[in-house]
Amino acid sequence: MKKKRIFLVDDHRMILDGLQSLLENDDHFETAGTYTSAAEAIKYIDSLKPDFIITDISMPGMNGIEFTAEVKKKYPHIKIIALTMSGDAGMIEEMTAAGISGYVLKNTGRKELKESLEKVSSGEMFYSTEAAAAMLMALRQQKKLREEEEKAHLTPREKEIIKLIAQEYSNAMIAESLFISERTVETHRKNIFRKTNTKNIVGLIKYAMEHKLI
Amino acid sequence: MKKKRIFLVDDHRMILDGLQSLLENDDHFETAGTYTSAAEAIKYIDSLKPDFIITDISMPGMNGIEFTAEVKKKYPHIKIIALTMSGDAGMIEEMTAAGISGYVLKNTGRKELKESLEKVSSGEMFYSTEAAAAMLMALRQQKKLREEEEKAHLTPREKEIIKLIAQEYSNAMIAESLFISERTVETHRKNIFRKTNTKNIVGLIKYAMEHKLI
DNA sequence: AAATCAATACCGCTCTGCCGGGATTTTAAG
DNA sequence: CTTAAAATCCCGGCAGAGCGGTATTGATTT
Repeated sequence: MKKKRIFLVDDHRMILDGLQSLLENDDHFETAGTYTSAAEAIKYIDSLKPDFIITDISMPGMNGIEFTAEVKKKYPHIKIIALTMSGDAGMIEEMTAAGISGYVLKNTGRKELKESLEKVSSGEMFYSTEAAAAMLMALRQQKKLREEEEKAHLTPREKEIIKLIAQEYSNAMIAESLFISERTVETHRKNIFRKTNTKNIVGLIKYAMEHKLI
Repeated sequence: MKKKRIFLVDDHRMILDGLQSLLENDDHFETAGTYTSAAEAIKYIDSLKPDFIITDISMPGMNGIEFTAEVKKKYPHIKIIALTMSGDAGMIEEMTAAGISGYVLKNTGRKELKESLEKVSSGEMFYSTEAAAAMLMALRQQKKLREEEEKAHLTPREKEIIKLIAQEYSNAMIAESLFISERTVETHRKNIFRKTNTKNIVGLIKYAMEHKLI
């Protein structure tokens, strides 16, 4: 029976070697290539014809999400499994949207790796228990922040004011730099505090950092 | 000629497998054990008698620095090489103080790994080029921050005030929670601003975050 | 055309924080 | 015991920020 061919992609060579050793002497799967960059992996798809790709997400140059989108565009039949650390979970939406079929952690063992390949083979999504839990948590947090921000509905000008506040500008300095009245700055600040449910500068700075406004 | 024995320690199994595969079929070095925790590795030192340990630094439970200090205490002859990502470079002083003899990045190849083992064998320190550069930069930054903080010389009470400021307490609230006068809080704040060379709350919050006071 | 939104500006006032000084008491170090 | 440092507290004054409101104008949407 012909073994399914797998590409392994990760910027850390040791991860590649570790993955490769997990797949050694397997009856159903074999490593068709190992690459330390997504761009390099793409070059060999036509000639080596992998059925699966197991890829890191955070990589220099083309990251795992861009890579997945690129691969799925030309080779929609190739199944892609994301190799994640719990910290990557924040990108779950982007990964799923890009077309990834499974998520395993870098700590995964041979058994779970095989299980992920088999499930993905038959068209199912696969999440390792830990990966799923971490991702769900990150997803909730991200959604909450976005809801808060939409609810706040800060206008472009208000966001600009926040940036200048974060750069330690006083009201007078903000007014001068934006060519508006200090009274206008006061009103903007008032509205900003109300919309963000903060009551002082410390709270606002925290809000802005959480919502990546600065 | 008897091969030098090496312990490999990293919380990611794939890194361990990758390292192991780099050392396979080597004439001078062999893997004596692979462990996903420092505590586990320590258990087998007496029985398996490694000459070297290659260890990650950021690990759950006992980290690489504590591990190194612990090992060096009982087995000062064992040479220890730190396996780092560039992000770990901030701990270089602690690592060196603990007794680590070499630093390689997780991207290192067989050739450089062997070179590090050989150099460390003969009593020299080893730094991979990238590891050295990253560490130097981190060291400089860390030193700068520490100088700033020593120069500032914030007293314990002042640091406490800063924490409460960061938690959005007003002067009155700080006074109430610390059972001191509001005027006292004002004086503390005045001194804090002067010592940290900041002039407003935003600047102070930034300073405090940089110096990990909050 | 009307309604809505964003941006602008203002009012009179209060509150908070800051400033530049001074002082005493308690604790820790020499 | 002496000295130094830390912590505490106060003064009078001032500047900046905030508060709760109102209003106008231009652009956009319905």
